[in-house]
Amino acid sequence: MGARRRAKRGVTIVDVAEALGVAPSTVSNALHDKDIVAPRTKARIMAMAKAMNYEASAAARALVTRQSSSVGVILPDFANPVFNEIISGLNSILVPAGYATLVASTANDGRTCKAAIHAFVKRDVDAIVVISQCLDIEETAQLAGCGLPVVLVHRTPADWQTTHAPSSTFDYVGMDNTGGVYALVRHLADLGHRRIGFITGPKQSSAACERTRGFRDGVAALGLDAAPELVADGSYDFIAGMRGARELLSLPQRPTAVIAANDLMAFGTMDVAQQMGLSVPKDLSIVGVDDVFFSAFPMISLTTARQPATEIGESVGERLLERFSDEALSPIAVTLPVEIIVRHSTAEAPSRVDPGSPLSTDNLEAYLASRWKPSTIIVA
Amino acid sequence: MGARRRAKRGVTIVDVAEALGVAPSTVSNALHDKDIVAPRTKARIMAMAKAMNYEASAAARALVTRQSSSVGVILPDFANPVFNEIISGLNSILVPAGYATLVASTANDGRTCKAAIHAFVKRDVDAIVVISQCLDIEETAQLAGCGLPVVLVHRTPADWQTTHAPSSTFDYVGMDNTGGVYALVRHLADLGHRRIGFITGPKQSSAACERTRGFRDGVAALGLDAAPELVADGSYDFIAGMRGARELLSLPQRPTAVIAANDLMAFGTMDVAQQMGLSVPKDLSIVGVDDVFFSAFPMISLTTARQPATEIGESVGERLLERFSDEALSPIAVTLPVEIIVRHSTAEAPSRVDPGSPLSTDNLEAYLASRWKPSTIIVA
DNA sequence: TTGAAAGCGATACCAC
DNA sequence: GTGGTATCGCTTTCAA
Repeated sequence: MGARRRAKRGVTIVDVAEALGVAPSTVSNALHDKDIVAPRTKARIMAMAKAMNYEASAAARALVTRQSSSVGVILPDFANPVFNEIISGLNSILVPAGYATLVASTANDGRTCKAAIHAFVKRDVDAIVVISQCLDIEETAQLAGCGLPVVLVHRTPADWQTTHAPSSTFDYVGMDNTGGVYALVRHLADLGHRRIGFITGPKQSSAACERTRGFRDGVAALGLDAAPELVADGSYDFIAGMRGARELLSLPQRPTAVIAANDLMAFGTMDVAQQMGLSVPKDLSIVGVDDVFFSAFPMISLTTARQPATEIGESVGERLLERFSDEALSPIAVTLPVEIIVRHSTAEAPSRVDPGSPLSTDNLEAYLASRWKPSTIIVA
Repeated sequence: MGARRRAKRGVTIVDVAEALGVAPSTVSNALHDKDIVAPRTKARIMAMAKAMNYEASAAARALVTRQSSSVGVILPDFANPVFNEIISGLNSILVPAGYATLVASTANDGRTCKAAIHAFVKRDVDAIVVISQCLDIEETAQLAGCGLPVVLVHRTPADWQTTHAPSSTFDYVGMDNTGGVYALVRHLADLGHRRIGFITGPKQSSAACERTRGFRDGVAALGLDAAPELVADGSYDFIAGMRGARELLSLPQRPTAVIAANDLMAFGTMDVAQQMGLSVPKDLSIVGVDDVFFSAFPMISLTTARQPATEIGESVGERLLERFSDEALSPIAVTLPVEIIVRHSTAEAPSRVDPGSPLSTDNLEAYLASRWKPSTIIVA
């Protein structure tokens, strides 16, 4: 039935103390390098501890200090590689400092998310990092109520605050979405594009809104065509990109460039362009935001604004370390700069705008879905 | 300096006991649903615990039971999305059972890997899952020495054993690499291909060797062209795919189909084919193994043998749960079946074999590297 | 069936 | 500086 008792027994602090004829408390102090211990004693203890291969028990320490030296990370889903990069950056800071990372996915579901927070709190994590679009009032309250340091990634506390909590002491780490897209607009304007389309991310995401704002700001500042039909609603996935692209490219006077709020939608746009017989970048320039792994592929070679994912993770890690050593810190917001990576999906605006061949399919949704389906699955 | 003491104080088991006027041990027993407790008492305790919002302290429990209800996962790197899928599957089993997952990356480095194992053991993880190509003798010994259940993913214990450890009690979970590639060969043979090229994975990986064997077995069994020059050495990355493809497609009599040992190399092959003016799948069929996210993209639409990553994770989780309830279990090896996903990168063999235009570049390496480089990086 | 008490291993406080 | 010892919250004998 129940799990068998583990036989393993390690060397305890008492063992070390007895071996040396000193008190456990002295050993503890020495191991923590407290100045109160005499240098000679400290040296003896250190040596003996090493010789006996002493390892402090994380559980015992956690019980008394109420700190587990671990932080919980909540992701919306495991599928998006960009979260890995963030965790990688986070770990690069936290692991050397003796912390471990617990990960959980919300699967974009409130209940799962709440359960994850719950599980983390129960395990006495020292902090919670949230990279999730789907926290609601309840989860926010739960998070605020547990009294732990919380860092929000890609979601501004302001957004959070106005949407949900009356006041929040959460830290924020994100990227310069507005500036990134603005720079993208300028890049295209420099290439002579005057009529640029934009496919937005989901409206509930503050980061997506910032990207849209960067577009509008750029268009206004550079005096480009600001026709409202040049902004299409999207939602960060490939299909949304296809849908948005189809809308924009079917316009009576189609844009000569399209900015998608993320790379995935830019890929969708590429696909539609190709189907309409538009060659990229000769007939149409396409750019995205994020710089996912595949954007660098020669066959894709997408111009994009790079999300500094690793740096975001590192920044979160550093901030956490700060908070651990000084709990009184007031919340901060870190906005990391982005780089524009110019590849081969952008070029000078065409002198003559070829409308392209209209998409033949009537039932777009079914058509889009069918483009994903393999024709056969053979069970080997 | 040091971390401030956390003020938080939760409801303890003693609190619940006092509120009811019973003994802590009875509460403990009731909460564990032990039959020894009278049904009425049990009900009262359960109710009160819920009412008081009681949460067991993981640390206290871990201290006495020597089990932390957590498992450590070691990945080679955080970049590969397939590992996420595995973790996702693992969590879907482990989290409902009350376990948490700790992740660490070896960054393909022995020292980091050792440190990760060490950190896990110190934290009393109940098991370690290793998804890593880079464990060496030392790490293996370390792993075997800590007396914890260990599950190897994508690396057979046999391989492990002959290469490193004299004996191993590790479980293994992987996929049917041989059968998958065999099925791929048959699929191509059914389409009329007789001369098929293969780009291998890294030779030190047992999984890669199995894939190569699947190819050779298929070619032999189906009586296809078994010329040795049809097998090119690769290493699982895009550049290796390009290199291998260039080698195979420059053959005096080029193959009409190429199987790459993974999808990334298949993408590299697509890229080279395109540059040589070969149209896929009309002139050349291309297949991979893994079915990464991008393989499903309409613009790629790669025929491939799907790696059952989620299922692998689930299988690992289930196995772990089994071992937790019965430590005496002898090690097992689970090989999960693969599916062949037929998309649009494969078609009937061409009746006439167009050699394609030879790649113009002399210095292939420099050329390959340059294909990746963005022309400009603009710091916004 | 329930209760009392002894740890688990480390920390922290207070004497000495 | 160092040594005793209570304590963290839970599980687990062993008695009643």
